[in-house]
Amino acid sequence: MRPELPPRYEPASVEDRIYRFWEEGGFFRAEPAPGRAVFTIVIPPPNVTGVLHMGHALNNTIQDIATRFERMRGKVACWLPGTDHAGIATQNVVERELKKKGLTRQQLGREAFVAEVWKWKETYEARILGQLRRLGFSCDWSRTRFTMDEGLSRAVRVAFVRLFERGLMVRGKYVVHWCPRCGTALSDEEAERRERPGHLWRVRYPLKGGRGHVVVATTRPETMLGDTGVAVHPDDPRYRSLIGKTLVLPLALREIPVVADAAVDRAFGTGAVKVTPAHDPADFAIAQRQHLPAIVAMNPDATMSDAVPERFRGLDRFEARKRVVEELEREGLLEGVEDHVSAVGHCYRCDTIVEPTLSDQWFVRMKPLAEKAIAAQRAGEISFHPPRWERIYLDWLENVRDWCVSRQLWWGHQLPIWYCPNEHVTVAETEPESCAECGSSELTRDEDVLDTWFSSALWPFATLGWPEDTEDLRHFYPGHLQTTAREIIRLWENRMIFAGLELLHAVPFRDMIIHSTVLAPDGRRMSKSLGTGIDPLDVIAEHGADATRYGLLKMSSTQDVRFSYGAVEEGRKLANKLWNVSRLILGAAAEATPDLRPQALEERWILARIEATRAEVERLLGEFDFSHTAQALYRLTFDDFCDWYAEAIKPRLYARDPDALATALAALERLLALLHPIMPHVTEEIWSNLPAREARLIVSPWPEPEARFDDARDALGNAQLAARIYRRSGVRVNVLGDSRRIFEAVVRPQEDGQGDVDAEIRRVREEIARSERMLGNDGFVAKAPAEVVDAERTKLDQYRDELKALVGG
RNA sequence: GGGCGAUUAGCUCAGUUGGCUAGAGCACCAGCUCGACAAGCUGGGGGUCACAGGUUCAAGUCCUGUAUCGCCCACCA
Repeated sequence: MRPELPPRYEPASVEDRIYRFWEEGGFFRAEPAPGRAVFTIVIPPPNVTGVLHMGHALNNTIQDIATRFERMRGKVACWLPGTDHAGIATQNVVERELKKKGLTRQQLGREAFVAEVWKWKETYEARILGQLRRLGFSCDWSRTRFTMDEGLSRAVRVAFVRLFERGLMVRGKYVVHWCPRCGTALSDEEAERRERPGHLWRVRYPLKGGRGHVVVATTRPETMLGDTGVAVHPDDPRYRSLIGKTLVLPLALREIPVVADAAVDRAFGTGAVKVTPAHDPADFAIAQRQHLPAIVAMNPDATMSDAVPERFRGLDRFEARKRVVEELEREGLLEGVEDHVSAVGHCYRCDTIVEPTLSDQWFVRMKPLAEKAIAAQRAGEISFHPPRWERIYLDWLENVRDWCVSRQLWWGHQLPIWYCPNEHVTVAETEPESCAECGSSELTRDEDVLDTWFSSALWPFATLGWPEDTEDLRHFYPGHLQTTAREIIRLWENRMIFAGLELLHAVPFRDMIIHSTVLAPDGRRMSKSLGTGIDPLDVIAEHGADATRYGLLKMSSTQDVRFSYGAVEEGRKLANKLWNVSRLILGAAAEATPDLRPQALEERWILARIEATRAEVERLLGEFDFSHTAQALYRLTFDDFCDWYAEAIKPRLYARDPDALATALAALERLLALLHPIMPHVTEEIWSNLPAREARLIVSPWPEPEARFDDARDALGNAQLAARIYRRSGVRVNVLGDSRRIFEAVVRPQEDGQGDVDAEIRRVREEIARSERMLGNDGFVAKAPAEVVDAERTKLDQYRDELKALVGG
């Protein structure tokens, strides 16, 4: 044994050193080469708002395994890293920081504030990239990008101009989700609906002239101050006579008409809808059709605007709600109130209830883009894993509405739009000299920035140099794999796809893995505010990066999973086990050279097992089944390699049998290669201790199937049979003793433990009987699929052979 | 209102187109200190596969319904 190898695998003393070796050796760099296939993943760029969480760790572990696997299979594997400026999210965290110092962004002014955010970005980007290294990820760091670096920013402007020129980027006045705390518009996807208990008030709107009234139902009474009509269904007999009549809006005392619109649901509420065009998208649509004006009843901060009666002005919307209800009650206009649960939009970044508000914003016209994406998907261009998410994605495309992309924020890509005093719009990639329409040189740039997801949409190609026609773009686009959590499908994945189709006429990747969300051990969401979060760095510090990666894979599946320390500990045990069996082999075989010279049964058997597992791992990784990959490798390492093979060859190792030494080293090499994508550090560290090997498992080839294992089937069958006999044997065999005896015993059972062979014979006979019963069943033979019947016949033959071996041997 | 997923051992989860006596890790029990590893080895106990029907020679697996939990979508104000 090599005294210099410690008896325990200590990740802390190994992982950083190994990582530096990889990075300094340039092994992650992806250089296109003639004749070599390419494999590309662009990292989902983490937000620079903070540090990575468990979801990132799982997501990126999957990407690293895919990257390392493809690299070992000989491809030029490019995993492009980077970070996202995360406009609204980062602006919010920096604002929160300022608030601790008693400052607001308004006090700083735009330029100084943005400078503060850049400082924040530098700090957190460095931390994030450090975390990615700590997990052992093999990113091509020479290609690291940021969504607001120069190249990406130019790509954003070019994309904006192209969409504008194609008529896909338009300015319009619509009701958008407005976050009064962030002070900006949001897209539909950024407003998260949550069911909240509330009330449904029924309010009388008197007819002009004093007789009669219409009762409307509302969940937001304060918005009535912005009502400009009441709508009923044209075929509703209750209200037919009122259509065209005039009502007096209570409190505001404004005259408003009763209009007919087919969008009204006769069955809900009273069948009469108050129309607030400026604060409800459905009402806005009705107002457009019925030519009703819009009155903006609220200010951007959700206080009541000057358009409402003076006594309500400046009141917060919820205070105003109380006051409106009180006054209605006092005037006897409140006909009733009931509890009502409704889905209320919340800002996805600050959780404030959003206020639908009429606003002037820029929109991407989605219909034409969605149509292309739908066509591409119908042609099967992207495979979803698991496939059920494809339906979710297509549903979104089929019901898509225009995408509001302008944000009233400071941190982000400023719109490439300039206005002249005549209100002409000039859209240009670089600052224009003069107005495109009237030639005026007095231009003002639009202050708004773009939705952060706009630059994200361009990430798969802008990171490779688009809009230039670069070498990288030609080699690495389209990419191959995208992995993500399900909530990102609508925010990001969809947008990468339609942007890629529109701007490069190609989808950005072929396979999309939707992986599980990692929950806290108690099943709640991992979140900082709940105190349920687990920091991947803490887990790494305790168990090592390899164990953490293994644990995440093991617990990953297609549904949500609870974080399990058990899975990580399993990974740590696996790393330690591998380390120690390597100590055993390396200690005995220090001078030998790896070389396959299998002679003994256990040697042919372990090589067959490694070969079978290689094929299994290839298949499982091809299906993106990482949990079973981890399980297969655990079995191979623990049960087969350590508990059986290593024990069996111990006597020959101690005796310095050159064939055993050489074969053990060669078998170990193959085992390490299979484990490397999942546990890169420990395998690399062991590899570097192998004789006559440079420390670079990372670029060593994935094991090839070996023709010389043709006889492995027999060896495998025998050994499995032997193992079964052994396990059922009542005879105590000391495994840590002369383990070769075990193999000899199980292979020649008649020499040792004769009674147990009888038990085995009984068992095989039972199996034969069962199989014969099945095959003797006419229904089974007649109705079961032919291959099932054939398989059963094959099994029966195998059992009969086993029996013959047992009885005849 | 619509849709999706889940329910298997004390815990976390596997279980392929229906086909042997439903598995793993952890935990638990018993034994083992032998020159890789006690973070080890060997063996063991533990399950009405949420419930009720149905299809089938055969159901954890397929169908229908029920219950519970979770998630997503939705302009019923």
